Amino acid sequence: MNSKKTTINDVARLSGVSKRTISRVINNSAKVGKATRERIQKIIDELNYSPNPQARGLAARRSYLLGMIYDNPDALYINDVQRGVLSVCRELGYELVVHPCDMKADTLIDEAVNFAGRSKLDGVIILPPVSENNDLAGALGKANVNYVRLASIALDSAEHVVISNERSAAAAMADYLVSLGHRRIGYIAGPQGMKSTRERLEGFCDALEKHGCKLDGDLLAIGAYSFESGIECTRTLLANPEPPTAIFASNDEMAVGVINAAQDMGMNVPNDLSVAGFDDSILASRIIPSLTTIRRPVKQMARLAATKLIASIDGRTDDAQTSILLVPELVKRNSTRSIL
Amino acid sequence: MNSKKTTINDVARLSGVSKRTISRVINNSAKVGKATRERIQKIIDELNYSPNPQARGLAARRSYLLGMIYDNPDALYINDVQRGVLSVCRELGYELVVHPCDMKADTLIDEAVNFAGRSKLDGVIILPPVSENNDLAGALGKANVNYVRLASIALDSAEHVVISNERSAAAAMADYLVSLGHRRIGYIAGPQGMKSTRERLEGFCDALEKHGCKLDGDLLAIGAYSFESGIECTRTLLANPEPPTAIFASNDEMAVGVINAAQDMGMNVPNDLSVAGFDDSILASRIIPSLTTIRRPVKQMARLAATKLIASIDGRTDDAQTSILLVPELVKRNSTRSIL
DNA sequence: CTGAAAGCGCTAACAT
DNA sequence: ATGTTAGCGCTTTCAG
Repeated sequence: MNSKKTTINDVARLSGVSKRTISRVINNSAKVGKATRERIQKIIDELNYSPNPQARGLAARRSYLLGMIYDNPDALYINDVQRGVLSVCRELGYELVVHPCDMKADTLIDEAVNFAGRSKLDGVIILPPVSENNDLAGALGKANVNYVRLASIALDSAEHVVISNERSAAAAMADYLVSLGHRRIGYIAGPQGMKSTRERLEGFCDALEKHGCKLDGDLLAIGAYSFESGIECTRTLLANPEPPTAIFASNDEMAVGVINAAQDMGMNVPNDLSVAGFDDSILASRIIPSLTTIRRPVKQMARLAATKLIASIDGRTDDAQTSILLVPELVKRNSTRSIL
Repeated sequence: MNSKKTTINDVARLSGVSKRTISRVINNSAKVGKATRERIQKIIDELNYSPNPQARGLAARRSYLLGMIYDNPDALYINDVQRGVLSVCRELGYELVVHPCDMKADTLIDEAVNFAGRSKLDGVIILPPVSENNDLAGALGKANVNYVRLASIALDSAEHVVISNERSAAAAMADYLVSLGHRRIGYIAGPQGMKSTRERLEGFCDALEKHGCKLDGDLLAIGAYSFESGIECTRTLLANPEPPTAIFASNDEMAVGVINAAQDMGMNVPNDLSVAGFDDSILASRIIPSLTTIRRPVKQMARLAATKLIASIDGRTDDAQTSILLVPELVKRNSTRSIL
């Protein structure tokens, strides 16, 4: 890069103090006289000096590198999280290293731990659905790597998780559909075993029951969070002798599948069938009709995760343990209508 | 991390040679006896030793870190490029650091150069449309940072660019639409000044002319690669006294806008109007009707870019200069039909 | 083909 | 509040 990068020694020489003091200024150590600090800071600015992260890392056993582990089909979500995390990184002098992975690979855990170790990452942020893997979290913990998981429930201690309450979000959707007059509502769940599947489903059912209308067993279909599974489940649901007037698919991909399938069967959405999704992916606003859905506070979660992670790294335990429950928002669009 | 990580010294001690030799083995230096090398390699494997990247970087002025600079609304594209680049990184022992940015910010160049410098990146990959910024490339070059740009034309020397031929792709679309019997074809271009805008438009026009049907000036609209601009341009285009029978929007976002606008105006796609896009974004396969579009060889481009970049870093100039012209592919779906 | 010694740029005890 | 002295783990002259 620069033929002769300015080093801490240059700064030390020019300011007439030892490098130790410069180091203290760089690292915001408290034990520097205000005057000295300012004088040195000025010289640093003039020289446009910035410390070599590798040397710093080598000496302090720190890399100033955060990792992000994910296997998520939703590119927009990933992208949003990356940007959110980075907004914090930039303030605090970290960089973000990405690690997409294959959730189903049996090397998943080894590779993740190895990733963190080999790159000497200061910590990692894990996105759903990988974040639900407790074995991974355990392995990371054992390997002594800091981590924060993005999740829908408290599947770890406060310092290791950032939660958005999908249960109440699904409940809000139930409330909304009921308010539109729907009573027979089909539900397309995610794959069994996933926490988000359960949170969303239970939130929905509970809310429904509060309105006195239980979810009919015939109206519950198990999907796979994929477009195709949305189509398939819709066929099943609509084949019911007493078909639903609305279908809540527990993610947008499936909801878009519902719309496709319904139109294929000659139905009009929302006139013949109301459809709702979950995610507010890019699809939701582009599909015709635009999709009523739920928007998770992705950027906030990402920022919070990064903030917590760095707090852990710095050993600021109480900051790392703040537990804020973020609440998703209901986005009303054109795929749902009142049948009252 | 590990309370006591094994170091090169451990390996040296156990194998009874000096660290210099271990270092040679690690770095595949030629000057090591075959027997010694194998013996040492075995010990390395047994110890599960991997060199500390920071120490290595500090000593060798290398970080084994690649950066990715982009400001692209298409999350899927970014994600694909990330995965492609990473597939190469993993083979060659690099990690990827991401740097989304604001193309319009006047700090763009400073921040990018700073990003590379501060993190001591070995090189960066720049995605369109940021990649079209020659000032950025110039600044990077001057700062002595290796870079490779993803582009639609040869806007830099071979070692600095990976090209997909969008001109011929647009031509292929023209051929296809003409083959379906369309003669009055509307074209929605990208923003003026962008290379891809020009490549796609010229490719399209040239091909059209080969078929003896020039693009009517009234049927050319200037969009902004956004959904909204697609809608707006469609309104203009369809207000024409002799409206087009097909519209080729030069990206999917706009094409989806076209479909929305057309349906709003009571038209059926593809019965009353054929629509085509460019990108094969996730939208293309989900929208109703599914969108005929063009798929760039994104992963290949990404892999090629990473390969070139690392070749440059390693000083393998000829490898860095291979120039392969990648060709996008036409994806036929349901938004276009024959009017013959 | 291999080894000894001198750093790379920074932080961390331990003084003072 | 500031300076001194060792390293962190690796690569690289330069000898042999």
